[in-house]
Amino acid sequence: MSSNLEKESSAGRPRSEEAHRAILDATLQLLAEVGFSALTVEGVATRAGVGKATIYRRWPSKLPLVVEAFSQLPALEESDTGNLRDDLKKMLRSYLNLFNSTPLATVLPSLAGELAHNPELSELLNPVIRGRRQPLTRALERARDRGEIAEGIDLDIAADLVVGPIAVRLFFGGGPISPKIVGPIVDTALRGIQTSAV
Amino acid sequence: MSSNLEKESSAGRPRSEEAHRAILDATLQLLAEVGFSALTVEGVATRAGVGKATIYRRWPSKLPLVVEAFSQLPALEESDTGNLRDDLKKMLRSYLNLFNSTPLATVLPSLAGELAHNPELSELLNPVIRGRRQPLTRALERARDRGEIAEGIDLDIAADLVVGPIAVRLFFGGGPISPKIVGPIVDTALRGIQTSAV
DNA sequence: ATAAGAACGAAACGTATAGTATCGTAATAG
DNA sequence: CTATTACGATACTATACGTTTCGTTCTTAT
Repeated sequence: MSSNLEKESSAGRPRSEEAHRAILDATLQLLAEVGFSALTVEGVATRAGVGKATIYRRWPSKLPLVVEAFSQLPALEESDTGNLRDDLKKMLRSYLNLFNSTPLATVLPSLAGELAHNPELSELLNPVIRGRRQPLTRALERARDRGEIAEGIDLDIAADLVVGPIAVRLFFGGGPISPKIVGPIVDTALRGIQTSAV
Repeated sequence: MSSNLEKESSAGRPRSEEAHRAILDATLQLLAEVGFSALTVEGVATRAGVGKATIYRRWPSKLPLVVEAFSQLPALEESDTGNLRDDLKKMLRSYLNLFNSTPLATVLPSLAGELAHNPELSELLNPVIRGRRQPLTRALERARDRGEIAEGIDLDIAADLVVGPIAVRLFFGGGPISPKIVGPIVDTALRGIQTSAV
């Protein structure tokens, strides 16, 4: 039971690593192009240049396939400069850059829209999504320990305040998101909207 | 050409207002239950208790049907108390209440997820969505004119800062959103996260 | 060498469901 | 009362999904 999970049979053709990667890549591409509902195993097979049986041999359905493909996308990159403002800007900027180099920007809304109707996907994907925010949470906790956070601030709300504007633009903005907005967003979130005189 | 668009034929059975409403209601229900992609005209017809032809007689495809159904959902309710903090809390609280009394909470993520892949829907729906935020924009503009907004604050970012946390919870939170979080969100956004000493 | 075993890509199969067209019936205007 | 239009129901046709089957290719062990 505790032996190697990968190699169990002594003979026969081994599974192709190349096909594995091609399948996951094709899944991400199609997820970005057509969304979760319109994604079909047949489409993935064609795009990846493999037979459908090759996919069903590894994943029982498109659901775990999508979850594994999404899990391979890069997450927030940790930053610990000793200063909250710099940490936030650094993390958000590098994350926004991923929107250009990966299908993240289209995959995220697509999956989010599906979560509401698909409890099974929700159950599999929510832990993954939650884990990806940890670098942000940790940066805020470090700032709190350094005394950088004002009294009575809920860290969850603080995190949502920083991420929220980007999420709104991602979901409803339509166009690409410039990394230039990170500065104003973080500055505004840290300082507040109101005049200090109020 | 410039005559009445509604009544053009002098004889024959008039279109049923009841069927019209039933179709739009069924569309919203199904949109919330199964999402945009899985929504079918056939399903809407069954749920509404009408024939498919009755739907196709009025809308050429499910796309404009969905747009019209969504447009009927209530928008942000204007508030002008003379104080930004009160306006924001009032508007957001009443909007969150709509999440319980309408399918808004599930329809919004569902449509947002589709916008990324469906340019046609995007074109039809984005103006509608933008229009729904106007009460928020106007409240911020009034506050700016009263001098309540700090120097150098971008009003778009300010708006996103207030709406963002709710959007994040709506899309990724899973569960229901308590109106109790409106207070902390607005207070944090107005005052800022950081200690004033920094 | 060679036989056995497993995975490979391609393609055939059966099913489900979409959108369209057609039916007899019901409701309104002249 | 007759003409006209909308109504709900249903039959039709085509597409395309997930599943399974097929001959072939690759790897290991004898």
